Amino acid sequence: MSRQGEDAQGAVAQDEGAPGSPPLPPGLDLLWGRRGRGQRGPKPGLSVDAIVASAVRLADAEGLDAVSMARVAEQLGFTTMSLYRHVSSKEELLQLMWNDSAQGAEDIVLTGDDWRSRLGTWAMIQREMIDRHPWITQMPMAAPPMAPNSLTFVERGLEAMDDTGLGDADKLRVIGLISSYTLSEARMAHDAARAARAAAAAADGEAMPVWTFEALLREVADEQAYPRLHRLAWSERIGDHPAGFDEQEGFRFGLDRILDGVEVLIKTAQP
Amino acid sequence: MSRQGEDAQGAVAQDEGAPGSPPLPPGLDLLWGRRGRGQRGPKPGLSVDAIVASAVRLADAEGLDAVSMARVAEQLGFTTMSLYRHVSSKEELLQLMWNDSAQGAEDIVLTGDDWRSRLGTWAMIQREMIDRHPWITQMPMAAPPMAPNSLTFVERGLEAMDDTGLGDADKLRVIGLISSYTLSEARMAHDAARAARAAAAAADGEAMPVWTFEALLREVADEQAYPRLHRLAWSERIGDHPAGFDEQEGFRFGLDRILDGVEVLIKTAQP
DNA sequence: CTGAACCGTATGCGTCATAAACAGTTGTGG
DNA sequence: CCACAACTGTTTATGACGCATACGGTTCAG
Repeated sequence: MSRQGEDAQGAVAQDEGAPGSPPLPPGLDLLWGRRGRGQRGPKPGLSVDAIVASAVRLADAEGLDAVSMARVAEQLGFTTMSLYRHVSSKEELLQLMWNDSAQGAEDIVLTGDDWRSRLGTWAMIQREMIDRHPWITQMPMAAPPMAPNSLTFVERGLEAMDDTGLGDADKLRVIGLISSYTLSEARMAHDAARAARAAAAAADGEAMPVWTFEALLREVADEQAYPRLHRLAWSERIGDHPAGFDEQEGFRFGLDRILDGVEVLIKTAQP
Repeated sequence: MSRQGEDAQGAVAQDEGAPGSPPLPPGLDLLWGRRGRGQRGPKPGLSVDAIVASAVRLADAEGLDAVSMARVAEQLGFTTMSLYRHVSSKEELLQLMWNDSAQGAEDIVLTGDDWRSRLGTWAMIQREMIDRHPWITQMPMAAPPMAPNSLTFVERGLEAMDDTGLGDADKLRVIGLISSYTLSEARMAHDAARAARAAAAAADGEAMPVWTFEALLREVADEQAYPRLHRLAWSERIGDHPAGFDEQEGFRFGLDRILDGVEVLIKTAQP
């Protein structure tokens, strides 16, 4: 009873790149325009772009966990399985979202006379991009981002160091270092914010105090066992927090330390 | 119909800390020994320690995703719901796992005459701890780690900078910077390893090439659009990789840059 | 010795990703 | 021109997950 021209069960047209070039990982082939589109059949009422846009909207509003195939489809007025005609898996959808979030990385221009100010604003731009789409920090990053937009952004970062005399390899490592730090700081900040939001939502009526880092530390950091932390927890306040706890300032501090370190590298490399 | 002495539906005895101290976030009360245990009833055949140990074993072997209440219980020979008598939610279990993974942080001793070598080995120890339990990098970290073991480890980090003349706040920021970087690098490394393992498993028979970063870059980085990346992708090889791609070396490089930056801070602060 | 407090179990709900088979629509080759 | 292949979205089903709820058995305090 089985038909002979059975559906290609995975759906989604296969790639058709130059012979000899093996298929790219999921999502990337599409991103780099290497996936064909047939002619026959009805006009699609659904498109990859629409799906990605819908998913991003969901993630922006409710976090990455809210992005399920079911909810994305529902938001578009289609059934869950219809998405699989355009996207081969959820993983691929996530890849596409990631690339989409880096939109705008193409047109950035780094002004500034010295590499340090250029690289500094490069990092701040990266941080702002993440802050605009905090769910990025929840993404499982199988590989370094390889989407066109991301690559452009990295290229800009390398460009910022053109006049440093550093080797290519070192430049790439510096980019990696800064990105690593930026992503990590953003992740912590947004995880904390998410947790605070969740706690506030859970303790709707009343009860359940919201714990800040400092408050917890004061509660728990015994003077005997943790003398230094104890001192920190009970130190003078600057503004709202004891010194050393503010996030904004914390990020900038770390970034400046890293740039100092890069400066040392540059100076020793080229005396 | 309804009993009056209904079960406390959440199970798990409530805390009984000093009056005036509100209940700690899930998991922490248990960690800091602030949760009571009743007397009546049968001797428990199950314990929090056993549950955590089982969960950690699972995570070590198959990653954090393999840790489900069902599988943990199964491994112990109990039913899924039995776990909830000892642990209030999966989130709490994860907290307990996190603390457990930091076991051994208590006894580390940082030898070395200068702050730099001490702080360096502190960072390397942290990295090794993560490498021993790679699932740590997959954990949703609501707040900075507040478990006893983690606090001890932070205290050791602060201690390493005792003779730097830095202010307490700056010391804490340095600790944050290094931890942030270490965690992020470890995360990328293990995500990549996981992905590679998954890809290898999926492409069991044959087909499906495994893409390395460099290979992908060569495939995709056009010379016109990405001249610097193109040059990097096709640069000389050092050992297995083109320069700048090795993970081990990459981590150490970044760490050294950061320590350079800290050194600058110390020197300018105390002339 | 009785009942409250405690232990582990059984059952079920809602949600998730996705496999498989199918029905409707359209361009194209004979 | 028209049958069929290629393409569209839909239906239905599967096995996992976290956890709420209700329950029967155990043990110790009064």
